[in-house]
Amino acid sequence: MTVVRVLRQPEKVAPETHARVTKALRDAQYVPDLLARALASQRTGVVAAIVPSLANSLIAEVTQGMSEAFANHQRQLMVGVSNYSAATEEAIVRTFLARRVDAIYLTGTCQTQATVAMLQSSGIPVVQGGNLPDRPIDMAVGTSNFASSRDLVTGLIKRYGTRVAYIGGPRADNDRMRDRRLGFEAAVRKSDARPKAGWLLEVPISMVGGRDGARALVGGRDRPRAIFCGGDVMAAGAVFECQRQGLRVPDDIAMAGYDDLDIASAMRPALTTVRIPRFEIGVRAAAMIDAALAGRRHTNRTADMGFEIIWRESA
Amino acid sequence: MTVVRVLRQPEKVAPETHARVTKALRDAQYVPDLLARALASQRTGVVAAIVPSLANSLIAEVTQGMSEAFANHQRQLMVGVSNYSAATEEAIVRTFLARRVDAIYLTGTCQTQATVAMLQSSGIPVVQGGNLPDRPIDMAVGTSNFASSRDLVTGLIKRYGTRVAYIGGPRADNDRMRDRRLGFEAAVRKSDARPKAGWLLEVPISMVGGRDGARALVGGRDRPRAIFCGGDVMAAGAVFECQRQGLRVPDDIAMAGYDDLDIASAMRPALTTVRIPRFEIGVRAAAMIDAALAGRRHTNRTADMGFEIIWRESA
DNA sequence: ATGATAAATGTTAGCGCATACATGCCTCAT
DNA sequence: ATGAGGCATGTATGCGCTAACATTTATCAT
Repeated sequence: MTVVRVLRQPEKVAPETHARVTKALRDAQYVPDLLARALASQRTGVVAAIVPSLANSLIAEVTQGMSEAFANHQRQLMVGVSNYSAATEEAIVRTFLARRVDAIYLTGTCQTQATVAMLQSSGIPVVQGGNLPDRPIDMAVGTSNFASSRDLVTGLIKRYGTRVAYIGGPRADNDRMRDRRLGFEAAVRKSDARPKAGWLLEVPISMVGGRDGARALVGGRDRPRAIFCGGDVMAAGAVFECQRQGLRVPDDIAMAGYDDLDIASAMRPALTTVRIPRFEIGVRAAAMIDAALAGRRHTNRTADMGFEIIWRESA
Repeated sequence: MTVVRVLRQPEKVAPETHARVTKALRDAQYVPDLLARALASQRTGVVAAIVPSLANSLIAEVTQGMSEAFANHQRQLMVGVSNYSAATEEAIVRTFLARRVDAIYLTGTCQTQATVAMLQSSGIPVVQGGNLPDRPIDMAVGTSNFASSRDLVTGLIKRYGTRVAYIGGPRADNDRMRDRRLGFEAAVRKSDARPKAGWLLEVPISMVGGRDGARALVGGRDRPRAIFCGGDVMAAGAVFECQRQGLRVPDDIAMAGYDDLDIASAMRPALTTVRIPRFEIGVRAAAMIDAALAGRRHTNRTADMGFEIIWRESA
């Protein structure tokens, strides 16, 4: 018990004893067993983050923000990858709960009913990040993918007219992509036009996806004047493909992306895009979890972190 | 005890009892406590992977490979991020060992002495991935960053002469970057030239880093004929900067990268680069760990996964 | 010297599971 | 009827720690 006290409340132990214990611990190469500690204390010190992909640098940076914010608080981040599947996410949530994580961060707001039920009955803090849900499971932090996309596309239409097309990733189990497309459609309708059927494309979230999307759109005679892509990676692929076909961006065809990744400002032409405070979202999510675990539950359970539309060369 | 058996050796329990127990379990919403299970069985089912960064898509894909390979084996991957610091890595290894992970995957071969000592005395399987160490801590899987870089640069010199420059990331605590640069230098020396002092640049591993590196190299009168970048991200940034300055790639200046990321084949001009079987490295690492945990320790503790040089438009 | 109080140290039980071992029950040849 | 042998089920213990409580020792006013 004196050893325990040296480890956890060193001020309560006599200095001479403290020194003796510390030495013995070092001599024995003692490493505390965090499993046993967790079992006894009912606290693991582990927070789970479930992300759709590790290859997505937007999400990677959110995770990075959480990870750094937790480092100060002696918490460890455990990452699960759902591959953009709500069913996989459900399985991951189940094993994370079995591991008794202290809190869970989820990317997006597309959870299965079973997932929601498990999380609610678990009683641990839950943060949904990236988008703003109507009714959060517990807490949420993000930005409106709908409003930001709508505003950007409204700007595109003002500059280039209503001949705009959309290339985005799969919407199944992905509320961010769903809302970006909805934002696009809303902007088009607001300008009294109708989204053209063949001009709403769903491709894999990758440069190849963007390339193929652009190829389908600009190949024929009737090509759009501007394309909004639901991600910079796809936008970059689309720009490269247009260039390959001899089209000038933005003179022949304007292009815009979403996320403001490094490539957006680095490439030529630099991409018009939406910047969301991704690192800050991670930090804020961590802060919300810390507060909840400390017993301080804010009344404001949803944090809108805002967005910024950045006009560059491509539009 | 019957309940335990239903969970772990269902064939040993009478069918009728099995049904009754299963129903009770479901009614009670039983979730096994993996912590307690781990404490009692001395196996957590968790494998740790320590990576320098989540933003690096090469490493992300290695991790993805491991993650998928483990999913079949009921193992969970716990990711730690070291930020390219061996000291941080040491701290992470310490807490992972305290959490009694079953095995550890390390990116690269630059570990502190203390890290090596901890890992060796822990007795758990360790895999170093990405590069080929002279003497692995335990096991290793990867490809020779030195040989691949040397071969690529040798090809560059054959095509464009010895006026070649190098842009790479920080070498501190990063053996992959160190070896890529050493490979470059070896190729130059082999052609009886000397690496020019100002033509060996160290920049952040990012498009901005590549851009700044290119800016420094091509600004003056005396510019290299070809640049080898220790990563596609830097190479892309460098290409964009050259284009911005009105230089044609590869006619005015040739460029090559490393990693064969998506952007390498997508961008214009497509990048000449080195492809390493990243996903397969992850899968192989997982297989080695599985084998070790099953008691099968291969005599061949190091797996060279090879590489491929891909000549594209940029060189 | 004495008891009250505080500071330092010790004792006990239990977290939820796995492991080794023990017991009960049934079948069947004798 | 009997006991061997296999199948089904039960009991005891401990993994390494924490939390509540208990005890000993030092300090000090009276």
